Amino acid sequence: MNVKSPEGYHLSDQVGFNLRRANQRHVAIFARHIGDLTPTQFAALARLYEYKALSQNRLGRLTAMDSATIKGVVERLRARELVDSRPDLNDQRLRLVELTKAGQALFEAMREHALAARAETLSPLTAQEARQFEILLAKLV
Amino acid sequence: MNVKSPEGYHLSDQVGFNLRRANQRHVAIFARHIGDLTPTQFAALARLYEYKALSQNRLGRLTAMDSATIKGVVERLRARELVDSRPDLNDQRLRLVELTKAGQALFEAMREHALAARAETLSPLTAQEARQFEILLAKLV
DNA sequence: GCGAGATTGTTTGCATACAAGCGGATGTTG
DNA sequence: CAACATCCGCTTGTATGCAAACAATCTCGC
Repeated sequence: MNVKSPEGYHLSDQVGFNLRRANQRHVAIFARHIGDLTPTQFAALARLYEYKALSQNRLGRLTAMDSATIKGVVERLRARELVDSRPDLNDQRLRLVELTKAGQALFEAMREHALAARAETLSPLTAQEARQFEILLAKLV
Repeated sequence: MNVKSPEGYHLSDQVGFNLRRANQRHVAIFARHIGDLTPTQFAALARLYEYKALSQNRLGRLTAMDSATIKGVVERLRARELVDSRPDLNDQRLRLVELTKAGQALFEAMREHALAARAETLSPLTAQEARQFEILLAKLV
């Protein structure tokens, strides 16, 4: 209970441990609702749906993935032909990533399932608690 | 803002996305405070400190890691001689994992740094907000 | 126009994470 | 006690996630 008690280091009271577990739980819920897309893959599709075309690095920043991670995500989405990429004519360092028609359609079809997953994740909380939690969580990112 | 608006799927409003980012931030803070132990490795040491000896699977359950993950964690701790493992004489399926003296000493030395990391993670919140956040988070695990 | 510094995309190496499946040990139950 | 289910530790395969280093490219000050 009291994290400052002499003998007491209680792992279950540690924010980090509970953040990790809450995230694990959410990923599992998400997987049940949206079988064939991981949360990170879905996040990339969401950003591309919103911004049309993005360089790979910028997409990574908008989805909180570093360049090594986003590369793998784009690679897998590309292998499934959900996104496409082409060189930027104005800046030869960049590769612009875009949704394909199939990618757009899949995102639109999955959007409501993602919202259902979000609802289930928050289901242990009352509506007011959930609002409060989201406000506090937003301050921690 | 409104996640139900017709065009609006706003990634930044999604609990899952923010849980993931909050967790990323915590891991980074933890790494600055405790350079040479990851949060999961530290969690394993904390549980072994609390329970003395545990089978590998039970340690995994207590630290929220599946058997494949906990195996790797124990392996790395073992390579650094922070833990030791031996067969259970009463149940030949089990391997009991225990802290070495070095492991105990390291955990004791790092405990306060872990608490400092926790404090920094919560530092964007007031004391009351932090309490509230921990209560709500505990309901989501 | 040119050179210092920054940015992009890439690779490698390491550390979680989970699913699925394996052989061996143990428990349970008819 | 024998069939059956369960549990343990392990392996493989896939997917994040970060650090560090790299070549190619761009920008900006001078």
